[in-house]
Amino acid sequence: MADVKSGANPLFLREEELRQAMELLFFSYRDFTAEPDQILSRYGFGRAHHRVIYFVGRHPSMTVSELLDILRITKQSLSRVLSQLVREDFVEQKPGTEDRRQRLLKLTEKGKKLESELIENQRRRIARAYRIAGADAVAGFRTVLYNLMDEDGRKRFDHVEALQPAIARR
Amino acid sequence: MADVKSGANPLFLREEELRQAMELLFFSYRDFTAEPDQILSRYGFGRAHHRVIYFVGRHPSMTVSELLDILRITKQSLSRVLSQLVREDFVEQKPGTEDRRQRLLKLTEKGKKLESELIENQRRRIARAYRIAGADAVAGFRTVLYNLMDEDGRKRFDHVEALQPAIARR
DNA sequence: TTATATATGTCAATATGGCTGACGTAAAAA
DNA sequence: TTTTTACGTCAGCCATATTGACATATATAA
Repeated sequence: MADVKSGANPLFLREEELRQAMELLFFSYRDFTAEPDQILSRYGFGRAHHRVIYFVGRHPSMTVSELLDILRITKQSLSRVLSQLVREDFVEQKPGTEDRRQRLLKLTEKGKKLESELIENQRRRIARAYRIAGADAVAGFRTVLYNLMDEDGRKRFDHVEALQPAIARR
Repeated sequence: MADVKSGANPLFLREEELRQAMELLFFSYRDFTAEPDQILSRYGFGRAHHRVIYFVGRHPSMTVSELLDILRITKQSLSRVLSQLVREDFVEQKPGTEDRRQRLLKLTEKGKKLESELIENQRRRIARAYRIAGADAVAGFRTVLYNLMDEDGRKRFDHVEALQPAIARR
């Protein structure tokens, strides 16, 4: 437990490297979400609403259960947030054509507008970081985050060749 | 707003690049915190307790106001979590020697044990991702996260030469 | 056709972790 | 001596998560 300086063993990291990674993740994630949070509060929304708007915007006509899978919350938790977004006309639901039990989710125009407002902010932040860091750094950023995820989450990026292990290894 | 494909302008990102960055951050952060959350729940603690344990472990003898600065929450919010940790003997407080109004915070042996348990988990995850991604990728990961932070947060890493802009730019 | 499983919604109760505002105490600093 | 600072606490509010139970419509299997 105290033997953390064994640089020879690649499964162990020096204490400083480990702490640095943890803190970079913590502080950058905190700052990354701070501005959207502020915008959302003007609408009386929270981060939960942001996540719904983001993923529905990303995958129009997605079903409620697909959304639940991504967010990993209970349907009761989602329900409050989602029905609020529907009630206030940011998201619309319509029955699936194949399976009429499903409620396919889409952003309304109003919803798309809020989505853009939220995304523009983060776009600027990411663009800035990418520009300063450079293309090689960006590739490394992607590769490390990809491998930080669970097996399960990595599947989500299967279509992105540059993130695949074979390529990441060399 | 629709003109997101202007690859010439480095301040804009293609929609896919942007979405990818946002999702990598979202999913990797989610998975990164999932396991510690589970360990914590066995103790009746949440992520807030984790943050306190982490930063007190990192900076022994830190004061309450330093901790408040880092966490960016109110003292009332911290109080509930911190006093619980003190009551259950994970953190100890003792008056500052210079300024006796301060309560210097330290982990007890019990607190250090929980800290290790939580950290070992994340250490393995980071070590694994670093090993698969390789040294260059790790450098890029750090540089991008560093530049995603606010000016303010970047100061926290002032002592880390490899993260400084002059070097990051080339 | 009937029975079962699935997709979704909703009611109720509970917990965590944020917040604001107000007030108190001890100690440092002016 | 007065004011400021570091810290704590009480009370109440809000957002977001949880579990469990139950309801409805529809799809699918027996």
